Amino acid sequence: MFDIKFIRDHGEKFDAGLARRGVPPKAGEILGLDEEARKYTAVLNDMQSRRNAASKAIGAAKAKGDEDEFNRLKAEVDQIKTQMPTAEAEQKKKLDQIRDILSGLPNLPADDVPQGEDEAANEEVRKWGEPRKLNSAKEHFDLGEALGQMDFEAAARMSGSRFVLLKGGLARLERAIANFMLDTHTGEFGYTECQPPLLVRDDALYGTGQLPKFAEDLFKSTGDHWLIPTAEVSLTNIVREDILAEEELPLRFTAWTPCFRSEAGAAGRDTRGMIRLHQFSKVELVSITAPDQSNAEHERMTECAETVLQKLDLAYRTMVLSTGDMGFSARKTYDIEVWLPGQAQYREISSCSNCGDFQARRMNTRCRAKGEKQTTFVHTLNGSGLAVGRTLVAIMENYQNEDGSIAVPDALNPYMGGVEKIETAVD
RNA sequence: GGAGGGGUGGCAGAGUGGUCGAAUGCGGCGGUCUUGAAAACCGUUGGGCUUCACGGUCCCGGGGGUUCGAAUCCCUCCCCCUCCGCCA
Repeated sequence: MFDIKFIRDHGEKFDAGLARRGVPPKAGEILGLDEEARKYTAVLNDMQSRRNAASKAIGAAKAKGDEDEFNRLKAEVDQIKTQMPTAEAEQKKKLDQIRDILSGLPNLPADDVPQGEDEAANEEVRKWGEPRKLNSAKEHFDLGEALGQMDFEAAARMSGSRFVLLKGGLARLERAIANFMLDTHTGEFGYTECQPPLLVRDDALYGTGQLPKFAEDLFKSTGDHWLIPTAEVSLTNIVREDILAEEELPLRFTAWTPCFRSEAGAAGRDTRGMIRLHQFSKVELVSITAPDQSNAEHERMTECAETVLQKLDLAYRTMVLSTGDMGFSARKTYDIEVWLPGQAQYREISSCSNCGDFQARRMNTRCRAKGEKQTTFVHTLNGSGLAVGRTLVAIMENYQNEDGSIAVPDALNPYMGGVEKIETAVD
């Protein structure tokens, strides 16, 4: 969401930012509506003023028992009141139009975001580790099915496509990965572990930017709730409608939750395996910062996510997304891509975004410096730290042995109860 | 799910339909006193929009209505609390 005052003062800059994201100019239309709305506001203001004055005088007239004056004033108010509904309706119409336009516009990209139409224009920021070269590397679904611990058919029978059933060692590995990530982020990086709601209302999704534009990507309950597509929604909305003390910022939250996505429009993409599912689990990172701290926090958050991959000894590269590949609410995004030997390519495993005050405006979350009266909108950031399912995939493909068993990375040993290798159950 | 009771300024808590944007207390800020602090005392202390300013206007959970006039009456939705029922 944008500040109408910013558009009034910097219409060209606003349109230029939109243009960077392939959105046609909107400032002219918005400011035209704004001007009309303000015109009606002024008219309405004047009518209210006259009505209030007359009403006050009526009280006095009545107290004095001045019947004539009472009736004269009453007629005057009646006259004013016949005109008010049209002005009110017009004003509301214009304001609604402005709100509808604004709520559908994506955040403006930061200046240092590369220009481009899609992921082809993303730029590599850094690279870590050597992509593992394996003889006849298998993909994770072949490995998992051979182990008898990854069952897409059973999942499909109860739930349809894009679901998976993990069993035995792989199910445990998923839990170990999540615990390891949570321990790292809470223990080393100061994030507060949360167990947030998975069902949320419209307002929350509007706050983080999934609504009103992306309803088709979400699952809705039979009631008024939606399943979260990411814990970003729950964790960011913790501070909705709050005024925070600036000294207590940044706030850092993390949570391991399932995420639910309809994957509308992804038909045919990544149909095999665990890369793209309707339900997957993810450890999410969210930071709430003062406005001047968000850029530094963005770098820090990305490093927190990268650290997990380093501890797991998984090769990755970090990309800064181009204007065409960024999400709706982001002003700048880093994607972390892990090397998958089975696919012989880098695949996204984390996405860390600085949303600036875009979500804060939608949630009405502000902060106040000590002793100050003035409040300002906070900045919000979110990142995967990491996608647990895709981390499982990465471990399987990178740690596979020729016999189809999977070695457990050292970092996960404390979480696997002595299991050092995942192999076909022998009974 | 049933029956009741509530949602008011940073917090607590008043408010017969007509100078109520709102008493009072706490907290905050400024001052007096003090070597300094505390205590005490005095003063001050919501926000949005609009205006160069004066001012005007809107906001007492959200939305709608009644009225010349609504924090106050009515409808509706949301949230919280108590009791009952059901339940992981």
